[in-house]
Amino acid sequence: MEILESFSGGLLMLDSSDSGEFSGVPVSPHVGLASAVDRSPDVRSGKKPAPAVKERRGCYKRRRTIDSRVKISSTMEDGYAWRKYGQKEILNSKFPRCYFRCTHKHFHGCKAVKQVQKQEDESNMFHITYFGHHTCPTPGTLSHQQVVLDFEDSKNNTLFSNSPSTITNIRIDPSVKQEVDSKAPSTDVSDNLSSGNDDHSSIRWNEVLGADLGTCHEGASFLRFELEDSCASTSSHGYLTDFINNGDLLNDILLNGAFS
DNA sequence: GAAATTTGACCGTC
DNA sequence: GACGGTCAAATTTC
Repeated sequence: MEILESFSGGLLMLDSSDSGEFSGVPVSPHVGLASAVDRSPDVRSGKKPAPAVKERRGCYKRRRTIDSRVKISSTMEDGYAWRKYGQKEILNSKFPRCYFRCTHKHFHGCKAVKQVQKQEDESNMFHITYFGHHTCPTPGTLSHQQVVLDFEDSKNNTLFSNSPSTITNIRIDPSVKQEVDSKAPSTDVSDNLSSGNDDHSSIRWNEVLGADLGTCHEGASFLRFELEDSCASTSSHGYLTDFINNGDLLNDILLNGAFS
């Protein structure tokens, strides 16, 4: 029974430490884990006791390249809020490697992590490796517009496909929607657009400033766009996901600079 | 004063 | 023991 209790206690502690928390209190008081109690913070005073031996701090396991996604980009920006937690000189590399984790790690338990290293060549490109997935609610800051497009034909994953698909649904977070012009002229695309509150109003973006392609956490592709409101002289950006099947729409954005 | 960054130390893997 | 990844105190920025 003691052995079983010891095992279950240990598993419980491993489980809690995996989620970033460690109570330091063994399940059973008689399983001989007094050292764990000794190292736990003094709850009453709020101060850590001076460790007799150097305190173990966390997990330092090397990351596996499996389950990682690599992206080469001219910018470190990707729409998410990252917090730098380390920088390291890497052997045989001119530039240091920077370590980032999601800013919302503590709020939403988001485990997304990325490593950024400048390319050795003169291209000024960054080699970005992503680990884990974002579990925080929204990419980027909450004030930015988020647009998600769903397409009927989502089977064919050919970029710039000649076979147009139809936008069947567009969801825009009403709280961050920047501009919806219900009087804007309708087009083939906008005919099939509807806003988040189902008023079927079309969306007009005055000017698309720029766009770049990437991959979101579930393997689907996304288009990052920047918008400028010529009336208000403000700009914002957002994402179009699952657009990859819709070559006509993408061409519209990239070639004409705008769409309704 | 809170949040973000820097940087030396610590720790696990090879 | 070297190396890469992480921690956390000190420092900087807003």
